[in-house]
Amino acid sequence: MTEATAKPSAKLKLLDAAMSVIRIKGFSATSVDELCAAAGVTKGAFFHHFKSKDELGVAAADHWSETTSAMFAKAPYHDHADPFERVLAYVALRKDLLAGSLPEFTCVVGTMVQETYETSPAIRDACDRSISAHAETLEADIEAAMRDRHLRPEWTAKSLALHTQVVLQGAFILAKAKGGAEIAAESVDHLSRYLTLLFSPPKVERQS
Amino acid sequence: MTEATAKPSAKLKLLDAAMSVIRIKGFSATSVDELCAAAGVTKGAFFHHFKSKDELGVAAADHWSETTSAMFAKAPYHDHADPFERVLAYVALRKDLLAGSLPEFTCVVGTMVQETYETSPAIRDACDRSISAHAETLEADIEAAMRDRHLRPEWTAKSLALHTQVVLQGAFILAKAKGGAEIAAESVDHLSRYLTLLFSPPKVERQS
DNA sequence: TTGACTACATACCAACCAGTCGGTATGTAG
DNA sequence: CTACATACCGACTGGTTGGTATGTAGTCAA
Repeated sequence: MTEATAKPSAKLKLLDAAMSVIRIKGFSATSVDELCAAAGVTKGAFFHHFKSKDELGVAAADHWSETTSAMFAKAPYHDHADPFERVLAYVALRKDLLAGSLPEFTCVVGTMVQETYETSPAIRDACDRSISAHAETLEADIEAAMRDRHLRPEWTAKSLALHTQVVLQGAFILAKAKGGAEIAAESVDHLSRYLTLLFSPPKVERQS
Repeated sequence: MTEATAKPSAKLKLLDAAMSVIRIKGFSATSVDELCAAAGVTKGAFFHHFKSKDELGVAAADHWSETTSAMFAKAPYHDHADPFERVLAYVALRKDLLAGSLPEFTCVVGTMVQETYETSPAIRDACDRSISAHAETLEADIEAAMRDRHLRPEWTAKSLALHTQVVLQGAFILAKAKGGAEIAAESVDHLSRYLTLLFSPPKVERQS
């Protein structure tokens, strides 16, 4: 099912175009014609590969999952021996990614799910899958870090992993509102500080 | 400029309708006709009060600012004598508000700015004003809490106030993706925990 | 009474929308 | 060479879109 990168098929060109156009204009405001123009293909090609605009939305979310998970899988933050260092380095990477323009660093599925969560269950599910699957890759490191530091907190690794995604998604919204990523970066700093406080208690009594 | 609440004018009915319809379908997917139908008025009334759909978007963001600021202004969390307690109680209130349905507790301006930040500067600015003005009401309490606890941290009251809004906006997105507010609530718990860690250091050396 | 004004309603339009359809070009298996 | 599949094209359609032009009922002041 994976496409050969040599010959860019119409389907791939449409999905790549969707990544950028949806992040600029949102899903609803992006017309099929516009998508075809951006991809350099015709409407016939569009409806040959996708039964409907909604089906492209689902495919776009899946495509986003694949490209981003591949990118994060080969990122160097995994190289740290200490699992907590891996988590911190992941957050640092997310902060670094806030450079560049807004349509470049914001999230396709975060944008799409806002517009479609009530009107298109298929797209919403695809967006949920994308976010949750990415969070699960963090969950493993967080769990390892918890074991490593002998933490038995009231929160779970899963909720903390999802919290990192909450902060990032929220940071994107504030960045869009402000027209720049400065406070988004500061918010990621707050997240980093929170993690450090959780995993490096300055000196606290151990219960049990 | 403030409307009398006695007689629901077409303008007010349109703005109230916008609050709910936009949160359900998003701004782009909400048509003027639909808005008029929801408000029980005709298109003539719409374009009498708003020059364009974009202008309604701006008015909707302003309307959102007014209604929410009025609601938070009379909320009981201000009654705490301790400023940090006020901040914590605010966050607790935001968590309580996560009950109810998604279109009820999510944010109009957070939804709108995602779709319009690149295509409508006027709406984006109105959304920014709404979020930033609300954050500023928190900033005062945070600053007071910082003085109260003699904190001289590397972060600013402003960035922390905005961070609370980042977490809330992100929580809304995750809630939409998941179809429920459970992890949104857990994320607000993480925010609460972060604030507690920042303002109640278990025992740390004082510099200077 | 009149005239100006506000607050709507009705009727309408051109552009645009998602989706369809008949057709072509290029395989590929037998 | 036949039979059929896949990939793609672009004109077309019926309905929807944001927006306009015009009408009218009520209000207030002179």
